[in-house]
Amino acid sequence: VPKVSQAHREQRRTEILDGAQRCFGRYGYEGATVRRLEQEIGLSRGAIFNYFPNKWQLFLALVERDAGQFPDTWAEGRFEARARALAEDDPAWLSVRLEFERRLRNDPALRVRWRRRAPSRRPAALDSLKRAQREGKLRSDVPAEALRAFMALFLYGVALQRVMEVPIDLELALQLLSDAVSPSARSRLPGA
Amino acid sequence: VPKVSQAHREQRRTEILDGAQRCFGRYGYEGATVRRLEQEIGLSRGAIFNYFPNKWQLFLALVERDAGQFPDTWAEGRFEARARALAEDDPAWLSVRLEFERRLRNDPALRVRWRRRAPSRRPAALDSLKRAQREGKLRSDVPAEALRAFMALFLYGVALQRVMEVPIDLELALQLLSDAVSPSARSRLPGA
Amino acid sequence: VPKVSQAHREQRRTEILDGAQRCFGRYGYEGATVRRLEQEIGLSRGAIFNYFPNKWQLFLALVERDAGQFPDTWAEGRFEARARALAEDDPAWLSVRLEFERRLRNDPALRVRWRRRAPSRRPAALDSLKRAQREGKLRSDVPAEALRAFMALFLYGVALQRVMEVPIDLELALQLLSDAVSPSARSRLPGA
Amino acid sequence: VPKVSQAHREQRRTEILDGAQRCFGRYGYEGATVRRLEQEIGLSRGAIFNYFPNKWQLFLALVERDAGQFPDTWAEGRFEARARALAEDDPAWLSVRLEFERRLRNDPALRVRWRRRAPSRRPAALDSLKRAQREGKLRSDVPAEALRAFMALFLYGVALQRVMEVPIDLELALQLLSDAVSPSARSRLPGA
DNA sequence: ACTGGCGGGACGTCCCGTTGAT
DNA sequence: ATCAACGGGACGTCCCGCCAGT
Repeated sequence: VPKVSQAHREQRRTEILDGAQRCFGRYGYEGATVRRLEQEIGLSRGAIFNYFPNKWQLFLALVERDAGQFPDTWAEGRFEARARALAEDDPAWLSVRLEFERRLRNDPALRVRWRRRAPSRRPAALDSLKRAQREGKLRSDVPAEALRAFMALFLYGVALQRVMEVPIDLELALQLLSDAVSPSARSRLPGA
Repeated sequence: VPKVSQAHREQRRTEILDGAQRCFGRYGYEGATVRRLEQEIGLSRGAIFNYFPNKWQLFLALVERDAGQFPDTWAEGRFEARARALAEDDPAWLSVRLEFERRLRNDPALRVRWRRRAPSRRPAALDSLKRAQREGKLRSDVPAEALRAFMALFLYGVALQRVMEVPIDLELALQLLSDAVSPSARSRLPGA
Repeated sequence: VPKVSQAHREQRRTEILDGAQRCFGRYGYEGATVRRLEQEIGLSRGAIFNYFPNKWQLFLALVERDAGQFPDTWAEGRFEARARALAEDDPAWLSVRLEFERRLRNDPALRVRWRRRAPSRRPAALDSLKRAQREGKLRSDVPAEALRAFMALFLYGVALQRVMEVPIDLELALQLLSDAVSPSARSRLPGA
Repeated sequence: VPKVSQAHREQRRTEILDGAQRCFGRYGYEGATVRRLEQEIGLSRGAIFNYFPNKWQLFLALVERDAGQFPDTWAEGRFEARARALAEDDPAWLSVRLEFERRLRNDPALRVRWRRRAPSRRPAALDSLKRAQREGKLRSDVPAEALRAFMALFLYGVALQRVMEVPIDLELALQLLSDAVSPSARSRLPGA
């Protein structure tokens, strides 16, 4: 007979992930000691490691949970909302993710495990942009992929500026971005 | 009397900083143990701590040395070259800097010490852009600050994509950026 | 009113002791973690600690139960059977006992508690041997105590060789032992 | 340039092994915590783990060093001296060895590694006994191997009685042993 | 100038036993 | 009666920095 309900377990798991997010975001992976995690989460080692086998798996579960937050995966038509959210969100999750990326870069084994279970959502985003091109909402003189990459790059820039606390007028920036991707924009670079 | 010349000391210092950069970039601050630093630098503890009082001061010296590399400080007219360099450089230095930024966010004392000695080079960049506006090389219907912020954001995006190993066609992206900031661009957002 | 019969409780207690014996024998006291005990016994912490207040008391109960197995306590006339049993038994119980002996050696308080409740069965064995001497089944030119000590030493040797997995032809050894203690044996050491 | 002489290193290593022997003998492998080892050895972790990579390797080195102490390896003609030494030595080394044997029993990988590098000295002992048989110093009606096994068993018995603090008159026991193995002894077991 | 033996602090992990829930 | 969530102590390991030695 289980001691607590399944719902309680799920909620506890979420509590732990939330606290871990704050802690990893603030101190980094190594800096978020188990004692600090205990304090931030509000539970003891006994509890935390009852839900996750060890610190690294907790970190991994967190990264996995937040993977959907990342720029290259945005819902259709929600681009500007996504940008505004990025500019205002707690930048902790990005710190966590960046730390994880560093490990990906230096641990080939981790890399293959990760690539295997985390398919890019790029294709879906691309389809959405191609439709917008057909409907005349986006310029068609460059490949949809270029538009996608540019918009993603914009989001990355917003996220990093947020992390580095660079102040920015996001509305003006969105307007300039719009000028780059709207139908009447025409390249005037050498050769145009 | 020093046993070796001042030049030799300087060179040693540089060697140490170079090795430390690789090591911190690969493993992060906490992960770059003194043992790993010794190995990467090729000198022993005693030597390293003869040039820097401790690991943290070594890290700080490194961040200070590389501060000039950061996007919001670019030489006039070299924007595209800077973007290309960012897209190809070893992203280790950015990892180092990001780790440092996290500490800045969470250590107020460090923050004030840092802000004191690291003046932003934003004003200089802004002047350069205003001149370009007057010469008709950049659009004048938005404040120079908006252009600067947008271009900086672009660089941040390039840097972060580099760190996260997102592949990108930089030339196409630069072309789209140009469309956003060139004189003939006009905002066509709703209401325009 | 107890939910289960007294017989059931006794059986459970025995199950727990049996599993604990295997576990302590295989891993030693410290190595036999509560988790391993749970697994080997097939019950959870709650059940085990319902029968024994803690791990140490469980260990003690086990040692007490198995005390009768030890060489210096053998039934009259069953010497050879005892030797054969020692040579074939699971040596786990000896490991357990040896670990306990080490604690006895180093914990004076434990020592007095133990000595108090575990009377040696040596006198009984001695009487049995004296009778055999009178009946001419054992040599009488040495004290019965010497014969007892020698035979005990033999059993100890068998037990230890079993633990250390030293192969031995027990029947030949018993034959040689017989030659040492039989009536016609006469010492031929230098001077005899 | 090494900081200390080779001789100093060797001596330190011996100091550490000696202290570890006392500590492991008294508390067992698990009970000999690193803190207790530090105290018994008189050096800190930093020092100890500068000579041995970890606790287990320290334990292994100790077992290896003391392997020669074990009963089945005795110098020719020194049997009685060996028995007397066993009866009087600090029994700690035997505790250590017994703990090691338990691990050998339960860790097949360790077992093969150990068997590989620790050849038995049994054959040498056997040759010595065969010579004694030819010279009429030992009975010849049983195989030399049986004599060797019996004498080894005797030593094992002495060792285990020492560990368990069973008092014994060793001289009388040696006399009885002599009667078992001397030339004029003749088996009177059934069939003789 | 440079090395590395060494002290002692702190980490992640695992462990034991309590207790509330079933 | 039995289970498992949980608290908090202690373990082996590794780390940083000091300083004696070359």
